[in-house]
Amino acid sequence: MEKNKEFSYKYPHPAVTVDCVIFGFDGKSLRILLIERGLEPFKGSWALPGGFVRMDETVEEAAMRELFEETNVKGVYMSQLSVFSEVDRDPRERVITVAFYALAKPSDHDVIGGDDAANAQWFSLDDYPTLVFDHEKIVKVAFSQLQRNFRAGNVGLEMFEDKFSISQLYALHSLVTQQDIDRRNFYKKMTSYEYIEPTSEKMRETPHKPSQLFSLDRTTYDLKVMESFNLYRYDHEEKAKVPKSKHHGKK
Amino acid sequence: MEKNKEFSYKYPHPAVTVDCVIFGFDGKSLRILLIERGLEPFKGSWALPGGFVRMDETVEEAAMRELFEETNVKGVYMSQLSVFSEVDRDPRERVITVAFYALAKPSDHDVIGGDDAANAQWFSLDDYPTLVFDHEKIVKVAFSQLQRNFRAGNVGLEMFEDKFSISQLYALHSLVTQQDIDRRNFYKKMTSYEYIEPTSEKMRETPHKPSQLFSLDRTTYDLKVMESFNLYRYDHEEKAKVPKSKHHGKK
DNA sequence: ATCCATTGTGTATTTTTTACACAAATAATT
DNA sequence: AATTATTTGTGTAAAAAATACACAATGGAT
Repeated sequence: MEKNKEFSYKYPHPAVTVDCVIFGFDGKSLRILLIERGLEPFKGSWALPGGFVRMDETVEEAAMRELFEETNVKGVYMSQLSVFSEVDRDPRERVITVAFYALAKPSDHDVIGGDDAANAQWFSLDDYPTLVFDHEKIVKVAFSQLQRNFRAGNVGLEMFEDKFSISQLYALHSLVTQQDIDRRNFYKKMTSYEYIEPTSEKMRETPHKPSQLFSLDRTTYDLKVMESFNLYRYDHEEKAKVPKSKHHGKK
Repeated sequence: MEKNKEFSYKYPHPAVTVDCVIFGFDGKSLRILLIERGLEPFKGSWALPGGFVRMDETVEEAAMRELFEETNVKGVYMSQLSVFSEVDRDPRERVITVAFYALAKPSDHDVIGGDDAANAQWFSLDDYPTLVFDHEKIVKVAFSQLQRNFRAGNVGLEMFEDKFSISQLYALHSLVTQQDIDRRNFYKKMTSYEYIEPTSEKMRETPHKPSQLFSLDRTTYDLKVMESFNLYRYDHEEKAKVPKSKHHGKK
């Protein structure tokens, strides 16, 4: 590993990586997407999907590329979480990582371990393997950021590609915020938002009263909500779309 | 500049810098702390204080070190803002920067340009010089983050080292949020917080009714407010203090 | 037909936010 | 010494939002 070193700099440079904390919600519980490392160091151990940033891509592009390469997951709404830069967080060399996080629906994705990942898999957030590096800490910070967002009013709507019931939203909200708010008041609040529109469909084959299905009006939602939570959409192919920032008078 | 290159890596590494957006509030208007570059590239142009991250420090440590070296400002509460990583944002080489922001009281600091900075100075946020690299963009993102925090209820109390009046808070709040809320309701809301305590002092030599001065109970404030806005204190000497993150059940 | 589980509506109470009248305090002015 | 100008601080009422909870409605299961 210590052979032909090719890239030289006058001053020392850290390596820069990205790591992705992808939370999954399947209707019942919260999950987290992990990969089994296929390379040293820590080959065989579980870790967050991620990897080195290339010289010709932004960290956002790196995050979605690595996520796709290692897990086959694409098209989720990712946000920058934080930079983790403890000096000795990686045994190989100085590595600074930019962490991202997102909320996704496991059933929307066909998870396949690939590239540097020997395997990729959803784990319950209450019981997942020990993670390498400082990834446990990153997960904790990510969850507390997610919780903060939810408590401030976000309800993770961007994760629903298709129709959803208010009960599903309620279950997700309860799991994330760990608050016990009234189901009926939550229902009324959600249905009062103009960007949550009822469809003509109902949930089927339930052993009780079927729930009304709703869909998200992206136009209204993107405008009113996403910007306030700093959510960005990273689609696989296209370039990252960034909501226009409100300007402040200058010059 | 292209002479003895000493640090070699098998794969290319980007350089990593930090940049600090320090907003100042002097009671009347919002300011921003800038430095005049003393070195190429863009020698003589204005820029955000910042510089390269060393191999033996975290990005937080780098941010406070560079801020101190270049402007003599220390002991402000900084938050990570975002990573800016456009491939061509620096003409020299690939440079990824981690931006921080803070709110400070200009009169608390003796601003002195030093180190790589030929000069350091507060500018009005409505009229500051053209900045190099993508620093204008960073400032815009920082201000919109500050605004978001203020609209969500933060009032920037951490910037007041000593006593303050509610009118000062109101002026700051109005400037940042650009919302026109009722002064008297704001007053009552502020005084209702247990961490804003009246002192026995009043403001002196005012040409009208002198205002009651208040002080901040850091213990209560840190507990209840700072964590929810992800604010971290970086004192000059001591190591960064990070509020304990709320845990989520695991394993 | 009755039961069970959950969805959806209605309504009353409490809390928070917003609006605005006005008294109090001080320096400057007359 | 009284008056004015200006800003601070208190009171109070109306509007809006959040909370609490009763109960009818709708399906499958028994």
